[in-house]
Amino acid sequence: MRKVADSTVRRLSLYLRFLDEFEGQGVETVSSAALAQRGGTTSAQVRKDLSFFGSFGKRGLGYFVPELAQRLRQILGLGRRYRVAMIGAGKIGSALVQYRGFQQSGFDIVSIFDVDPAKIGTQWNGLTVRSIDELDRDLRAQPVDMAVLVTPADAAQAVTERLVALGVKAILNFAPAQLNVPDEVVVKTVNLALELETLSYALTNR
Amino acid sequence: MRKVADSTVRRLSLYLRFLDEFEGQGVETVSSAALAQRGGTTSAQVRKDLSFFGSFGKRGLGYFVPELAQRLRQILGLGRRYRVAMIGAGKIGSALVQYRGFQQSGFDIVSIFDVDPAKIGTQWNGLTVRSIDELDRDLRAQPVDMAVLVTPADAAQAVTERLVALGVKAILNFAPAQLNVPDEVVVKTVNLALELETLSYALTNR
DNA sequence: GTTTGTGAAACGATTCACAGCT
DNA sequence: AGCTGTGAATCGTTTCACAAAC
Repeated sequence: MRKVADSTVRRLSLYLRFLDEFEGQGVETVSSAALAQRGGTTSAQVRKDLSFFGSFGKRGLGYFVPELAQRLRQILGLGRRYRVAMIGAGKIGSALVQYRGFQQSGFDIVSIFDVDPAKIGTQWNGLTVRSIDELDRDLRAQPVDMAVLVTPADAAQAVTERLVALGVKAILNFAPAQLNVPDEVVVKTVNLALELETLSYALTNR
Repeated sequence: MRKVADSTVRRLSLYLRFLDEFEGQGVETVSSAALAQRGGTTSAQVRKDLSFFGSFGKRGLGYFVPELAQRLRQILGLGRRYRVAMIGAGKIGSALVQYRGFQQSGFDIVSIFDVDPAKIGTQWNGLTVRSIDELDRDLRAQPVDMAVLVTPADAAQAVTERLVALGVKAILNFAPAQLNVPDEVVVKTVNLALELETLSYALTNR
């Protein structure tokens, strides 16, 4: 598959959300213009985004909502569920474990690890926090598809290397650190303080 | 000020972090190449990013670490602290209130609001959760610079309109909803499930 | 008549490459 | 000699505009 821009993939995720909404409202077909309006973009952008993957619409009519939703799920790899390990049982970790949006999109958090003896053994949303020492054993017995990293910055790289060695191929990183991984592993870093800083910049420069 | 790309602003935030690190290590000067390596970009990119705002380096030498850090803080509007209201005392809200990265970057969460009577009046990290009914009164008495929105999607737009009416000019939105705001208000939406979906896409298409 | 799908054009961001300063 | 600052070139993304399909 030819390289598709990250911005395109993100928009496809959005379109899928809107399609689910439309489907819930019983809407049967949708035009690129309608999707565009809902997503704050243009109809040409919507059509171009979809055109990377095929032609799913009917001229003069638009797209069949359930069909396009199905196609997008396929494209995004959301036709299955994913097993996710949470590394770090701090504040953010605790919130994410209970965040329903993950489950709704097909991501099941199946284990939590921490270094803190005070946390190990406690119950989090039905899961027992495991010692990070058990990471290798646990993940070998019950492999995961992805990891969510919510450790302090200085621990992030070391844990990442263990995860990579265990075959984890995708990491969502909340630690404010740059992770070095081999090419076959995909990392997405979310830096919450940085998001506020872009707001601060916008407030300042006007 | 001429329009600067969002990607540029985000990199500036990163550079500032690295400069703080370098400063902590007693490093006095840094080249664009060194900053680039730390940030996973190129030296030309670093110099171009900075050039939008002035010329801060010395040819043949590089940049003075404390001076450049100071300049970046100024550019990003981080020479002051910001008062932030948290709207929604759910899981994510609770995590963010305690997230130290916000404070470290100059963002102080000074109030929390929720609709749930069971939560109103409880203490969160030293703050009392207030009823959303008190939003107008509270924010008029103690204005804030920004709001972090962590409500359910269907409540987001209504709260946003109240915040805008109260003069809030920047909103960090975690609700999976598109917010409509006037031009003078800046919104940054973070959609956590969507980040996992980009990973799912990357895993699927290889 | 309406709306898609898509080359072509326009725009924007990144990289190159080098003159100019220290 | 080393490194910045920047115009020019390149690369990638978005927008335009229209022929083709229904």
